Amino acid sequence: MLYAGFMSAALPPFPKPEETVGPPELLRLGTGFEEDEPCLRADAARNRARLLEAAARLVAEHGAAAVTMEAVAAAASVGKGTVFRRFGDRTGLLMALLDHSEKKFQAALLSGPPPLGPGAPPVERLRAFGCAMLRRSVDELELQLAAEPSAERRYTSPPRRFLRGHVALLLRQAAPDADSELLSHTLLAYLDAALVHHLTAQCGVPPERLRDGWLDLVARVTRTECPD
Amino acid sequence: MLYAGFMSAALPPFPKPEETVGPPELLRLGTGFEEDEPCLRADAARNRARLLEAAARLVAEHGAAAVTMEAVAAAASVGKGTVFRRFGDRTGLLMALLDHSEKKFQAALLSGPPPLGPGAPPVERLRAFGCAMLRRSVDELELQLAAEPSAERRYTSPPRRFLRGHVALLLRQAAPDADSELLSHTLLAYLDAALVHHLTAQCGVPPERLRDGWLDLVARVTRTECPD
DNA sequence: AATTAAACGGACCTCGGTCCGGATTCGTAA
DNA sequence: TTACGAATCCGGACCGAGGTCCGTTTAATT
Repeated sequence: MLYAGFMSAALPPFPKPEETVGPPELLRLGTGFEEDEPCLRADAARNRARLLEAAARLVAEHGAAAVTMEAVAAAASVGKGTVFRRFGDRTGLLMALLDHSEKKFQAALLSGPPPLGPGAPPVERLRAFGCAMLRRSVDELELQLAAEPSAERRYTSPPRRFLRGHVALLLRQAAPDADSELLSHTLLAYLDAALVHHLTAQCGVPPERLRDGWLDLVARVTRTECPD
Repeated sequence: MLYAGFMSAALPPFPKPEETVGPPELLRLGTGFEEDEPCLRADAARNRARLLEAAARLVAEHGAAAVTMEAVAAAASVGKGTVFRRFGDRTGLLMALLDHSEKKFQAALLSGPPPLGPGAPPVERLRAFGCAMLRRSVDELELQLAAEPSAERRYTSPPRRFLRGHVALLLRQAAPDADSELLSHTLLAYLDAALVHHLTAQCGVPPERLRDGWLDLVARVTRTECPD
């Protein structure tokens, strides 16, 4: 899974949890998933699979809160240290559980059918992007919340960087005179899992209102009309 | 400090850390600081002061990361349980450290001189609000980051609710046709301490650019012109 | 002085995260 | 094919910090 850099602060424990070693590639705007399992040793790969399976089972049966590092290790018949070596920390494990859907989503953005994928006008793609994100948030809310990194790393996790880059790209076309970097952060914040959870679960805001809010936000930010 | 409800999930440990008992007041849009120390017993009040002083000293001397509950308790010559009874949890303690500046800021919004306080047109107040928040973030960045609540409570902490209410109020005037509730979340997200830290410290974005970004965001959201 | 509600304190628990001695795997060469 | 050495991985003991519990102490009240 690699997630190059997002857990780089945890150097001491182990050499490093699955690192990308490739060329600089500073501009390659990767998906955050390049070279996922570089070349794991047989037992390591086996244990990795076991751990993911065990973690997924725990989530399904007892909720994300039950995903304790020790519990996962035990359920996978593996030592606790192995879990940390493989995934770095709890957040890393949880994010690994989201990798599959993440990859699919990224693929849909990069090469899927319009309006989510390329081919539609930028503003339309932005609208579709937000709606898709909101749908995703509703589905995987629990995991997304549990997998949220600490404040320092929140904005540096590869998946997030990718999404931000995507939004910034669309924004550059849809609102050329804006600071698309900063504005992309703002737009993404509207789709934040924690916020969506707060609004829907705690405030009783219906999903349609959230969707309308997104469409209106996009319209205002791009200074276009809201198709309603 | 009361923070009614934001640490209500921690019921079992102690009766409750300083709760607000007053009337419903659902609509009173409080500042989040009503009735701060209801009527603490003498020893309790003394220990509370000691603890805050000790915590502040630790922050000043060794940074927010050194503010361990045990360390604070020891530095204040108090039992560990006392810290938790008084402040609920670590976040509560850290937020209490920010109370002073928080109150001052709220007062400035409610009754200070324009354009921050009442008297200026809403859009202008919004602009001033963002700039003030950004300044605040730069000053108290470390504490603000450390005091950030977990994802579930992030949007329910009284200070946050107040700020959101304030922005929503201004927004209702400046952009009457928008969903000011949702939009206020978006605007506030731009000023989030973690984001500001990421952009300035990790991305090297200069403060002026952040400020310009805010002014532009306000202009777009309210569909006005950017005064630049 | 007696009573009672509140506060105290520190032992205790859980869980994330670390460390390191020992076991496995894999490439290499006889 | 087997032997062997090095790199990698394993596992669970260990640590620190947040959070809890409950028997004891102390401040307010009458």
